[in-house]
Amino acid sequence: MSNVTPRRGRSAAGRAEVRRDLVTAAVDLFTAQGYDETTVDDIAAAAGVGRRTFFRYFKGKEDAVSPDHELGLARVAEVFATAHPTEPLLSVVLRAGETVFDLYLSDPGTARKRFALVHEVPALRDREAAMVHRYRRLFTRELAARLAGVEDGDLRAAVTGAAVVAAHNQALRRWLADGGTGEGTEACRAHFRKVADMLPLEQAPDLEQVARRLERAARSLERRA
Amino acid sequence: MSNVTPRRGRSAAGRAEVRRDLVTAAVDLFTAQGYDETTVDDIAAAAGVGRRTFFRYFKGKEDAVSPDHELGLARVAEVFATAHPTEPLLSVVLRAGETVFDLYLSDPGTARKRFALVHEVPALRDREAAMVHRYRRLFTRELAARLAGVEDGDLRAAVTGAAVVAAHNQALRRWLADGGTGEGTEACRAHFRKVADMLPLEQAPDLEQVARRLERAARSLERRA
DNA sequence: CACTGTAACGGCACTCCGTGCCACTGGACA
DNA sequence: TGTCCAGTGGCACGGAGTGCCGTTACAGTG
Repeated sequence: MSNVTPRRGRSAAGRAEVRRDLVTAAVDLFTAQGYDETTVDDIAAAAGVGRRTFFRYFKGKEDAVSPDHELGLARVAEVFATAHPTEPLLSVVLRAGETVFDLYLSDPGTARKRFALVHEVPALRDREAAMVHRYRRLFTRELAARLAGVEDGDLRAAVTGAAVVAAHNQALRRWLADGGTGEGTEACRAHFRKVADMLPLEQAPDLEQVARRLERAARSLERRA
Repeated sequence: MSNVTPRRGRSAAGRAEVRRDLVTAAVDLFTAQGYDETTVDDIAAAAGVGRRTFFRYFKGKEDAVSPDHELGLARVAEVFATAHPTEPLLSVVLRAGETVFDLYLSDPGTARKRFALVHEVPALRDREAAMVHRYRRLFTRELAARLAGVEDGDLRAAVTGAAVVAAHNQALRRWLADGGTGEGTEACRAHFRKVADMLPLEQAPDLEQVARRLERAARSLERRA
């Protein structure tokens, strides 16, 4: 007695397609008629799926705009996890930041739309702040694990993590304000190097403590996954 | 035909009393039976008011836990607005941070309860992140206005603002983890001074640009109020 | 090709949040 | 005493998010 129209989404490729359609529909509708004026029914209908299906793809209405943050967090964690032990800490941090930047740069068009939306809609702004918070926590935790034994290591980790995330956001905003074209990666790298000059990370950590804290951090990450 | 029982809240003192009762009820109920398991009806009933009245005191369910952030933001803005022009910038920033710290310290007991709640409940954690974001934006904006003409002033403002807020949070967490008693203010000050040593703010700004940007920042703040 | 298991889908019903509306009430003030 | 009026609370409504369940497409097996 249920719907008989052909439906996508039964295969992995189909699911990815439905997901894309939902994101596009959400961004377009939010932009065209406003966030509060758009219901989840509208988005689902525009993507050709049922309202219930929308909530199988996203945790909530807000998630449909920027669904790639989990991926960004995973990439950052991967950079830290796979970094060579002898690579300078600041280099690892900057590489992790550039990884996130590249994620935004991969699709400048929708990045602009999302930026405008997140800038204007309070609910989306708050959600973005929560995501930034998670990035900052991740950076800080990884840094703290690697600064064990350094004087005021935790404080340096907190300051450095917050600074890197703030610099990343500022680079992103400037890149988008300047048109969001071309050499964003280079501008971002230059930006980050300036931040590096401002930060105090030169002291050598205590390697035994680093090993212990990295283990703890790994366990903590596993517990959350 | 409406309720005939005596009601508070008709005078300013009465309103403050109702507000306190709602906060206490919310914190206690959230702690006792969980955030999701507590409805706004429960909170309102526990405080002896109607559900509709709850939403006249708070924007939403999340606001009942930490209703003092607007006050904190206002105090920070006030510190910046009333600071003597010759006071070193870093000193102003640290005083602003300590002002917020004092706000938490004024009631250590509920600060502990709130901390535990915010730590565990995702919705409250996200809301806290959004508030931290607003603090960071305020610090960054005020710093940027006062760093006009300095090389990479905006970047320094973003880094310094983020660092100060991060250091503040870390000091707060440590203070609460250590029992949340006694000389929190002193520990916080020492903490902040260490951060000061890590940050680059020694260059002299261009005073004309500073004046222009302070005016702009003031207009921006007025527009939001 | 027929059969079966499984995973995704869509509809339905439900709870709760947040809001507009409105009748009521207690206090202030002329 | 009569008149405002700010605060109150009930009511109803729309929308978010969730549990449940019957249905459907597809994969795998014989």
